Amino acid sequence: MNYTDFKKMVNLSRQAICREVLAANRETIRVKNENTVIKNLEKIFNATLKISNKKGFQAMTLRDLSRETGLSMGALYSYFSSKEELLEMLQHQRRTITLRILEQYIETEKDATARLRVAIQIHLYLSEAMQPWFYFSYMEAKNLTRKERAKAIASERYTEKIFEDIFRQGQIEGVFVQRDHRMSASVIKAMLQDWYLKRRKYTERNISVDHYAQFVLAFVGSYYHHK
Amino acid sequence: MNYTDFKKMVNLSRQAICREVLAANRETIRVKNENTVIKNLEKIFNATLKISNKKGFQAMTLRDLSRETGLSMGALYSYFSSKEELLEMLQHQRRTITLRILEQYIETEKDATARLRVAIQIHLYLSEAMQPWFYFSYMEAKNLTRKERAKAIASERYTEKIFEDIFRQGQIEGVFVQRDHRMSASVIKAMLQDWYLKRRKYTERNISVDHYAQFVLAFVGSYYHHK
DNA sequence: GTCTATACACAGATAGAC
DNA sequence: GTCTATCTGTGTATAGAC
Repeated sequence: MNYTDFKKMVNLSRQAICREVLAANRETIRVKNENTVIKNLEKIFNATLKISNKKGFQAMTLRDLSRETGLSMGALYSYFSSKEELLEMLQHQRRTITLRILEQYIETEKDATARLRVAIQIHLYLSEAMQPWFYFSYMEAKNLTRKERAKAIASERYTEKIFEDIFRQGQIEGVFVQRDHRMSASVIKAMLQDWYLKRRKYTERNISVDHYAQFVLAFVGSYYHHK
Repeated sequence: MNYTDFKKMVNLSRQAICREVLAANRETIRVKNENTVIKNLEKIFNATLKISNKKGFQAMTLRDLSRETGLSMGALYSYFSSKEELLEMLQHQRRTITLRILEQYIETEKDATARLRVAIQIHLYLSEAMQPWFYFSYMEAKNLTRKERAKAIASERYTEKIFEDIFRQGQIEGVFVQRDHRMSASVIKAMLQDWYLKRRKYTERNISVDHYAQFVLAFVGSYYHHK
């Protein structure tokens, strides 16, 4: 599987994402017509990610958002009850999708070597397909409330543990050597995050997501097969 | 050399840093008495880093800063002429110190293997000694003006190139195998940055900076000596 | 050098017309 | 559903007393 295949298999269109958000927030969204909601949520999310990823969520004013979406301030408040709620919607949605897709794909492979490959690939593919969401999640995590931030950290820890478990499994299988698996998982996460945090750099250098995935896999592989 | 040695050799005390900042900004700082300036700059920087690293520079108000430093708003403006200038002072100082120390130490070693070790160590030691500065630099880079942001990117690129050059040199020496050195440099940077971006995580896990340095070196080493 | 008091712009949020 | 108009709090920055 490569990135093109992934995109065909998984529907991560803006519309599909908005539909999920609508389902999760039916109470707080005051507008009834579903098509209207989807259409405007799409505008709101695109604009929020665009502006926030340029100058920060805090620095984005609702007047900025109003201008970019073409909706009035009044209209915006039909879709969320506070600026903070808008932040939480984006954060929550990003986490939910990541978790679902990651688990779904890793489940399809059974042995450690294949799982490691898939885990690295899918994580990168996801963050490629939803780059603005991932960047936003990372950079704006500190603006979350105590409770929401705890969820974000738990989610981070969870995906890290996926890698840790794969290494442990591989050692039992005898295909990976003994290492500090938790440390390995930690630095791998750092490499995976770099992909969406420094997106512009990799674009400039013409590095595709598949190339990056292959590189990371080879890098980690050499550490885990070495001697 | 370990981190303890490094700290003894390099004076990165808050006072020493403030003295450098003063020298670089003598025109814009209206207060004449040098001791007063040092004392208050120290308060201002500590407070700015503390508050900004918790909730973001944009979200930190000058009233927050006034409360935390114990200085009035009026007094604060004797040390910088705008909030933006305060941001630039911090960014500029962090870059200047990094560059100087990094070059100084790498220069002491001549062969690639030793240089790689030193480059990784010193980068980590620096970011350990000045963690709030590094975290701040990374997270608030987007708030910089066009021109200042360009400098930040150039500085990033420069330190990345240091690693690239070491790998290339090592390949010529015959101690490192052929790899995509630029990609390697890129992911190493990601690992080094993780140290100060996720500082809390590593503290909780009782990972020392020396242990982290050793891990990264072994990780990269296995890739570059493999086969 | 540092303070208090204040100017003035603009932020988030809501009410009520259409 | 969406708009315009407006409320109220708070932001950066400065003036002038001490």
